[in-house]
Amino acid sequence: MKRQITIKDIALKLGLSTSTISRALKDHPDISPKTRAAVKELAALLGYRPNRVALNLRNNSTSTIGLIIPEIEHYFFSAIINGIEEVAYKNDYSVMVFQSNESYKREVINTQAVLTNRVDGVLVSFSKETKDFSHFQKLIDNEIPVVFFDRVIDELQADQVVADDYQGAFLAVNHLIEKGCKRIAHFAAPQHLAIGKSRLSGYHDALLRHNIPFDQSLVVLADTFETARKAAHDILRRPDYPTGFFAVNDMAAIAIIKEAKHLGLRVPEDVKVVGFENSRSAAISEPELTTVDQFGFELGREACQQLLKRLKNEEKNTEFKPIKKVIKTRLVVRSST
Amino acid sequence: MKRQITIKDIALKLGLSTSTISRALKDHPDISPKTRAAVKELAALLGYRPNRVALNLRNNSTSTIGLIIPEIEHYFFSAIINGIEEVAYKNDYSVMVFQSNESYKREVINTQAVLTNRVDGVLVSFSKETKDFSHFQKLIDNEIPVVFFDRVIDELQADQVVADDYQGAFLAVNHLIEKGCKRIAHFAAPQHLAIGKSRLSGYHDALLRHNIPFDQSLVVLADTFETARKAAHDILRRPDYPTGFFAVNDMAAIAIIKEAKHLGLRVPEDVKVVGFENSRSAAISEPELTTVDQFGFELGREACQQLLKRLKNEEKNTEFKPIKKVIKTRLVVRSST
DNA sequence: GAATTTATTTCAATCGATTGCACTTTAACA
DNA sequence: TGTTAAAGTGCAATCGATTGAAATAAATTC
Repeated sequence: MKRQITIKDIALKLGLSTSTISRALKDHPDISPKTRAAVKELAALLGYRPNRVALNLRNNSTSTIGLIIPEIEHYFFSAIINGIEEVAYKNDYSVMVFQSNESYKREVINTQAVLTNRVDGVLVSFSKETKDFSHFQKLIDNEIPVVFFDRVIDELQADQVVADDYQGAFLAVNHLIEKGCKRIAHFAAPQHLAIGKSRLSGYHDALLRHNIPFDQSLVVLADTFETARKAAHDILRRPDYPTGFFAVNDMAAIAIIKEAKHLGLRVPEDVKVVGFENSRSAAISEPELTTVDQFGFELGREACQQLLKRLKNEEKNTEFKPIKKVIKTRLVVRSST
Repeated sequence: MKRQITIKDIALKLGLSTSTISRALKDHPDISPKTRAAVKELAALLGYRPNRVALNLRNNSTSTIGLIIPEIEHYFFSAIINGIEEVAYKNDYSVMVFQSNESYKREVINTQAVLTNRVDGVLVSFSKETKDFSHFQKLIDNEIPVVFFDRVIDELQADQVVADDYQGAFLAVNHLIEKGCKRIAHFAAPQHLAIGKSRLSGYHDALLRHNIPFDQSLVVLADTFETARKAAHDILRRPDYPTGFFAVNDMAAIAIIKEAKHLGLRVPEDVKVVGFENSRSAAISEPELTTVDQFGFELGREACQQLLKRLKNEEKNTEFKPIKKVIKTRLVVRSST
């Protein structure tokens, strides 16, 4: 890489000191108009751009945000990244992306990487495997602002931004009931994840609200296409198979539809299905999937905005009070119900 | 943010100089075993981690790669990012992501941002809007290694990593012909993009190979769901509508299927469709979409590897010879043909 | 015991930009 | 013609880590 032009180069050519150049470039009132003009002209001519790395060192800040995320290759997360990048861009921050691949071990390494890279703040959605959170606690102990999104945990003293999972689940199941379903199954996410718990709880409460008894045998752990397809196969071959399905995400929901059709059942006539996410696939599936929109883009934006707010208020040493932001969800009714 | 432990802190507590600490930590032979042990112990105790920013400044390198990409929220690109991050991670590089949102203006700003952030190298897939490439030329003039992927241009003296678009298109159209299609339409990407040109050319040559005349009226510019749906509507209502469709990407292909079904045509009996990408949606569509897998993950990996190779060979001042790497594609036959 | 190695450790400069303070002009005033 | 204020620049330290060269301490040799 070519040596970049520095303030020193300009100083040398103009026979001035580096201090003068520095001040001239930032319109310091001490510098005479003549000098200022000369400096600016030469700087432009040489294509000078301040070395951010040097500034980072001096200011002890990098204008960079670290993002730790399970997997980029997932519609919901890429929508979130999109929202994050949008806000970062508008505020002149850069985003460093670290992918955990749903691996706890790699996530721990990621937290070290953000520390090493001296990012100003970190946005985190942790992996499914993660049950110990001390690596995040270390970030917090280092007083690096951290905002958790989507996958969150209350034990950590940190801000959270989440979709209203409970509300979304409630809406979804309520909708199924209104459409006439009496027996409704839930394909759930692991219960150590807040999203798993909240969506189950929304499902549970919607049933009770309509005096439908909660049946544990209708709750299955299945949050991927493959596991859901298998589970759907089993459950749909029971004589008393459920006629309504609420899946924790769109891929699981689509797997249910596929399997139902495969078994000769009609959707939505025989079986109704609701997903969660409103991914691109939801609109493609046949029939098109009724689903809960969790506004990934907005969620990413909010998370980033919350982090930036913390970064700006860093000096103020008032007591830290974690903020939990909940993004309302919305039921998108399509032809699968 | 809390002040991080520095080498100075350790030096002070141990009554040694910073040079000694520095050398002790990196097992320099000059340092006595006693001192070395003491230093390492205290460093571990205090949780010392070297300040990467300071090192960056000194070494004039950041171990960071800049990634400029049209839109993250697109299966193909997120797969590529995944591959890039994978290779970067294994080589202790970090990835800074800049999204152009298919906007030329923003892309120009992005190139400035990677310069400012002093990344060691840049990976680029440019926006659809981009027709002037001087902002990339500026990167190259600054001798920052740049590797273009997917959307590339030959005018720039830079490495390229692309899918074998010509081969993929040829395979796809050949397949349609073998399945009995006589009239085959092509939904194309803008022709100023190499992918647009190559895929059209593969389509063209496959037709000629089977002595089917090329018919310009069967080539439509439509590379998004909406435009493709509209175009499909028009073309399928012609009395002599084509029975085979080769779309430049999966979303366009799926739009064709949707529209065909909407018009009462059966897929694949009346109309056969092939896409390009092998996105997640391809497996979800009904019928499942025959498509060309362009191995986004591998493409990202190769692009990153090529960039890292350049970064390692930077000293060697041999003449620069751009390398073009072509990733073979593969036809994935499903039930839409 | 003096001279000479050898083993340790420190000094000081460097990377690029910033900034409080000191210094030199020049202008203004009495 | 001093005296003083104002304007414009430069000096030097700083951020954290590294490293060639110099300096000190300890060990060895004659």
